[in-house]
Amino acid sequence: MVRFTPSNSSEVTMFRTRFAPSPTGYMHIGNLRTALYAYLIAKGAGGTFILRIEDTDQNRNVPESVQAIYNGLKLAGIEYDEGPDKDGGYGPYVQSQRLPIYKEYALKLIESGDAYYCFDQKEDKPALEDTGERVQGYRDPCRNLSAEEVRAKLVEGIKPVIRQRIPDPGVSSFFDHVYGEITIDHDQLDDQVLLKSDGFPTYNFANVVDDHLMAITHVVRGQEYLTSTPKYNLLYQAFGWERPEYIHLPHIIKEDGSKLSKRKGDPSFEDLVRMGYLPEAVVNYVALLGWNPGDEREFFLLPNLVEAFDLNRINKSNAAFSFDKLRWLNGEHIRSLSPQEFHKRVLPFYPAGFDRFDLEQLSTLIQVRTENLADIPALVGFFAELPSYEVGLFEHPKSKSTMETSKLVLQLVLPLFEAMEEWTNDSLFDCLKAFSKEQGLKVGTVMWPIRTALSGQETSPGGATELAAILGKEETLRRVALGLEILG
RNA sequence: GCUCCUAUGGUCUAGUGGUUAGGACGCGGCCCUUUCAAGGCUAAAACCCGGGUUCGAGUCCCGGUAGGAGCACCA
Repeated sequence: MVRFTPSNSSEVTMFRTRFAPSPTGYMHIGNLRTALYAYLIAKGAGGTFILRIEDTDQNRNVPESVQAIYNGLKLAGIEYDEGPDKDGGYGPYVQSQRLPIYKEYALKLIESGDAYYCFDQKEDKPALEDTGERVQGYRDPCRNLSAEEVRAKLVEGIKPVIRQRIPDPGVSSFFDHVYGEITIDHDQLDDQVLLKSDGFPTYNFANVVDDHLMAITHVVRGQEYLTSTPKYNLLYQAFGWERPEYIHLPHIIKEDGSKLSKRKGDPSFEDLVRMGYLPEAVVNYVALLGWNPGDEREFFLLPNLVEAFDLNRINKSNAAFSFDKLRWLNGEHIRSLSPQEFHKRVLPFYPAGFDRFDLEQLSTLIQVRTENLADIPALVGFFAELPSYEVGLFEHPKSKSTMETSKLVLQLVLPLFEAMEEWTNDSLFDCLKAFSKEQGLKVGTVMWPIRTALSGQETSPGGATELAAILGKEETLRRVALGLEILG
């Protein structure tokens, strides 16, 4: 992986990055990663991470969704140093509250000639898209209006937009930390709208003004902005501002190559958590989509990511989101939890009516067998109700269990159990082990029919004695007796 | 259509001219074992194609191909 040396990054002392979502109501996986990387880049350098709300599209704002952004970040453990509710002296941090600022700066560009008023209505622009011939390097006729003509239109009361004047001809280059040197011809750049007729800025304008005014040093955003970055650089240049460093990120896609989309039912970050994935596992997984630490570590908690993260190790190509791997990593995170912590987290996932069991004990049993919290009800369901099962279950070659041995074992073990005073896993195990020895049977041959009678399933979280301990003496006896009935 | 970007097993990736191309997920097998997991070991599986440059190319250059992105009074 060849890396270019950035022009002046060594002189950057204070890192300031921002996450600038538009309020759509939930956190995309891609957004989560963008926020995470921006956070890691800032924090890894001891810098500042800022949250800014980009709500300049009046048609797309979803009320309450700013709250969703707060919740999403909180869930991820990503804490911002400055934001709408956390003033750091660079506010306001909500673009709809900065309208006068954009106007002021737009007018500066009008004065300097780097932008111009445009009086066309939206509908006037020919829709050439339909013919397959795309417009590029759009130059509006208003570009050449004289001062008098502009004044006259203004007096008429036509609400203008302000468009950027792209220097024509020309070529622009910039350095991106992920993609390297990018060069684009100005004939590819539109005279884009900077200020809409409703007085709101476009993203194209607001991001530049805000990033500069908020002293953002490293712009972290999706790859989709790569080709419009020269337009922003031209703006920086027109204002005489220093450009930030750029870190454009490749996209996260699906395994079939299509893009993740909420509309097609692909889960958001919050959805994944609801689906039983630990937030820290999702964060860990997403960090690994497009980045690696340079060694073979894969398990990371947020603080470790801060330490390990290096923007020079971000990949250029899109990465497919794999539920298989997320599931595995989720299991890793689950297993890394202390038994107490796991128990706490898992408590809400137990089906109703489970309080009658020793849940703490049950939790230790299932911790190593849980890859997703949502699997728990199915995993433990048999404790509450014994499923109906076929006699055939009692046959198990690997344990050398046959119908005969199973029946024999259950018959002999029943009175043994009845006589037991201490009902614990250890006491039960000792008892059965001694029993198997005295009968000259394999431990497995003894355990299998018991485990089967107790669970009614081919597999279970825990062996015979562990299940018995949780089930309790009475229920164990009942199920063993039932097993004998089934064996006939 | 024009422009920009990308290309190592099915998936995530390591790899900065010389490696038996490494790891992880998933998949198969074995061991361990109180069933299943977990853990350990192990197998199968990859450098998009074609030209160059070079003693030598996954690695550099060019050209294809394939995929992604951009081309809004959306962000």
